[in-house]
Amino acid sequence: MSNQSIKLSVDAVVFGYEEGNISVLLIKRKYEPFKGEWAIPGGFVLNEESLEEAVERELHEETGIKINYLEQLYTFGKPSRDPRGRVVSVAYFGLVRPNAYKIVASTDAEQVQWFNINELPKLSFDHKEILKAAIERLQGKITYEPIGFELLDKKFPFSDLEKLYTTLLGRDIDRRNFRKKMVGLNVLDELDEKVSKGSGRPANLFQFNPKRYFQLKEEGIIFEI
Amino acid sequence: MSNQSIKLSVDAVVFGYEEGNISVLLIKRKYEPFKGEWAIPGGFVLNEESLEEAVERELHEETGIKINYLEQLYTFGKPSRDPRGRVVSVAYFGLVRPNAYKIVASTDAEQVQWFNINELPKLSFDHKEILKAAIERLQGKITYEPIGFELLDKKFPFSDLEKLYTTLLGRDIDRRNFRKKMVGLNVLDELDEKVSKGSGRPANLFQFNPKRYFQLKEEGIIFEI
DNA sequence: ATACTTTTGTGTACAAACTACACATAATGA
DNA sequence: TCATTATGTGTAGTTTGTACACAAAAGTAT
Repeated sequence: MSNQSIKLSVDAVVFGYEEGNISVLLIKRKYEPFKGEWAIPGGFVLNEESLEEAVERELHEETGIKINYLEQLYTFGKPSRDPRGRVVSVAYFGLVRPNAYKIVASTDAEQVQWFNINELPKLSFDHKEILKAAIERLQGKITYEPIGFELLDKKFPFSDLEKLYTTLLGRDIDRRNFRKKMVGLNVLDELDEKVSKGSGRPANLFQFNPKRYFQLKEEGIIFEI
Repeated sequence: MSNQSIKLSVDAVVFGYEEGNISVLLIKRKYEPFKGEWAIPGGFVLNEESLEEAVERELHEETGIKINYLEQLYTFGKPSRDPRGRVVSVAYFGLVRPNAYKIVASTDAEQVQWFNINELPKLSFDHKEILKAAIERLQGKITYEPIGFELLDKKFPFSDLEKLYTTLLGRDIDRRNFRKKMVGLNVLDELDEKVSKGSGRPANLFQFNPKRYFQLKEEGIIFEI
């Protein structure tokens, strides 16, 4: 079909986490269509760049963010999803650490902002649907792949990890059992560092060990919470 | 980017299963590039059709097959993956029942054939990579979603199900434990019909009950083998 | 028709994993 | 120094997983 007139774009649902809040990064659109409304960052793919390059470029252009983990989510292709004509969008799913939270609006974005996933504004295009898919993926995947660590600082107290899981899974977790299981997976290094936030006993810091994780994965040992 | 010149195609990895063999449906290409070589069925998306419609149309045109289960697999977008220029392909993953095994080559396909997944020919484009992703998805997904039934006749003896799992997972399964667990999931109806294939005690037929499955899923009970 | 072969169908004992649960420790702040 | 807050740890009971063998119902060969 040499008369095909379909445009290809990428969109990125980027999640961040801080103190019990899971947030998603949205931009306020500077141009039509949906000018002034909130949307997932993204844009058209250039002829010579890969899809991942396109996502990273658009994210950097529009939000200034430094992404930490990126994977393809799903491709949305309903003929009516963009009022400008046929646009198929490959959606990605990204995670950033709290210390990379700084954001700067530019190019197509009038404004960039973190939104708690429970307090979302109205979204442009079919972005509500995309976001829903991304949230489901995040909630599902956190139980069988070690992606939760990508939302925390490199060194973190155990309680942070626990709170992240309770928040994402939406239910309480037994502290002792969770720790027992997580430590039993053998992918965390306990450091000789402590951190104290306010009152209470200082917590030991932990660090995810990706090398050990991939080694265990090779041996067929699976991460599962 | 109004000067974007990217073409969009769909490809479908279709699996079939019969008597301990997992097969994939391939076509021999009638035209360049890769004329005369084997490839996954697929083709360009029309301007007004959805991606799923495109897959089903191409599959029907090229192979005549009636697909039974279809889900999106992954989108492949490396700039160099097609010698004709930039072509991004949304790959799908399909399953057919043994009684829909009949295939007929036409349009772009000089020939259509089932290949055992362990005896694959050289493949065009990046189709080897796509197939690899599809096989991994099938093997992974069969343990936590009831898609195995889509590869069997509607009514099947328990031994067929067991053999499918041993084949897909590539390891032996304890017959009693497997049956206990599968029956315990409560998504199989035991019918009052028996079937006898050659010598041996006749087997009772079972049937997957999708309604019950979705009901249980709603209640948070998960399928897991 | 009888014995042999083939495939289906079923229960139990032991091991491993999961779940529920409470109190000491180390810090801060009044 | 006493109250408050958060971290760190073990055990008993329950549930789930695993290993394993023999009877039942059909076909096949003599």
